[in-house]
Amino acid sequence: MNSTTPAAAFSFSTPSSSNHSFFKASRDHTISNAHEERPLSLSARPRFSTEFNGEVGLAKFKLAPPSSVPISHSSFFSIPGDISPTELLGSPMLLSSSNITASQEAENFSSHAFNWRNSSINYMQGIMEESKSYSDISFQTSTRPESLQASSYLPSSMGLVTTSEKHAQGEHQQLWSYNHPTESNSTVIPLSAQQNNHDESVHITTIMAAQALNDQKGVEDGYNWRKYGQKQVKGSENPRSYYKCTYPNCPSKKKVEKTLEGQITEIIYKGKHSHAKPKPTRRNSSCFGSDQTFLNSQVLDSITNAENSSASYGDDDFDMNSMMTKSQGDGFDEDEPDWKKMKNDSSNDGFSSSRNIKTPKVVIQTTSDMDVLDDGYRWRKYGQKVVKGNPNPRSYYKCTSAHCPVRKHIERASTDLRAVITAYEGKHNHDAPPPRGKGSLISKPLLGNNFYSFNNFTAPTRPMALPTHISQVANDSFFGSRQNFGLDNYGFSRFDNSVGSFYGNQQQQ
DNA sequence: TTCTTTTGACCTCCG
DNA sequence: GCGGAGGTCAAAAGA
Repeated sequence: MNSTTPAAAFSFSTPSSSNHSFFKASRDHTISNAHEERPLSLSARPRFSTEFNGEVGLAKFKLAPPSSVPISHSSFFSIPGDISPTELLGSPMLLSSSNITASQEAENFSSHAFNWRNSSINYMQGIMEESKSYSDISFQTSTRPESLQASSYLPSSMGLVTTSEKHAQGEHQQLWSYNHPTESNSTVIPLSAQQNNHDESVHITTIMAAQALNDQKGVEDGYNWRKYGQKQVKGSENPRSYYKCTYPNCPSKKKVEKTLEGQITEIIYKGKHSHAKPKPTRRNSSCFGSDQTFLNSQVLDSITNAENSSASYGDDDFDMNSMMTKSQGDGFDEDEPDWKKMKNDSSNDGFSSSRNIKTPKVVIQTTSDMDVLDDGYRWRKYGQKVVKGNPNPRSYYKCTSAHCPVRKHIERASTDLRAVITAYEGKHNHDAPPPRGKGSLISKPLLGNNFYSFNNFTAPTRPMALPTHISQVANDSFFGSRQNFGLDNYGFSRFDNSVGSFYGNQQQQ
């Protein structure tokens, strides 16, 4: 892996620049999903979000004006909170997923590191190319790293994670190949030998941070989709929409689940596209006010087509029990046992015990703007440790509100100190406290602060979701060995030096 | 006029 | 065989 210049990575995702301009552009467009428009919630602060239309290409691209949609300050990319975000960031497996053993996960995570800096460069190159000619948009992604590089294009305003399944029949080892007709290269990814014997469909679950991606049709993934149904799924308050690819005879479908606020919580792709992704047109590009939109498309493409899916980080793949067992004696402070409380007594969060249990939510924030770390709540640091794969210590915080079970941990990406990874677990059982004085950032409109939450994501304001299944890999990264913990309670290390003041003002009471 | 979305009804699967 | 749940159809409405 090449050494990186911290400043290089994620330079594209500063909320103060790209996000803002993107959003600004978005306001010039209209939203057509009237049924999903809802009064703007002002519970905490102004929130803004960008939206991506599931329709292909840019022509159908639609953007949501901030006033008509539930807005949120961040976009998320869901991954299991127990997985080291750092490793995810540096792993091609970032966007993949399912049917893989823990050991395989570990192997993948450790061996498939990829260079964010290069990716970032590619990203910028893509931007420049796009600027020159929309008709010639081309991301230099190729061979296996293709999807990975694409993932590196994750725009600041979006995030997602996928768990995919390649159902193969009678094959123990398969190669999934996505040959993009418009590109010279293809993604050929070996799948885990562990396969389900269902069908040939590609089953990709994409959990997106709804905030940035709540849209009318799903996610801007470069393909054209036609909605053909919507159902209220039992056990979930979120309606599920059904989409078919509009390309003739294309079997690809997707299901998009959104919250009542219209935020996308899950996207499940089924079936592989039998055609090339439609090329964006000039007309499309005109609506493609932001590079990010196209990038989102690229990212999604890499996800929905690159089912290198090996690791599934869904609920079923994690064992909270093991996690909890391992977490014992990790060296957290006196509050540490609360993790166990959260597991053993879901009632203490004020929510029904029948609530679906989820894994911790991880939000990867790829921005240099520390402001975006603020989520409107107040936090108290209760632990810190260095996790494998990242020399930067991970700070652990808990919400200071009484009886609030929410925790989060923060760390800087090893490849770019400006990239901050934040993981949330649980849901606040209270409203965000009012802004405090001059130093508070709460009142700031947080425009697409680039959160990438990983799997089973629960946004800070979403229903409580506790992990039930945590993988072994997760254990190692999230609750590493005592030796690795390196906890220096309340002490700020390298990471803290850069953000300590921020947290000192914003999160510690 | 065309395309998309909505939505109630119907179909299929599974326990 | 029954019933529930998820998935799909298709007519109507909307953009």
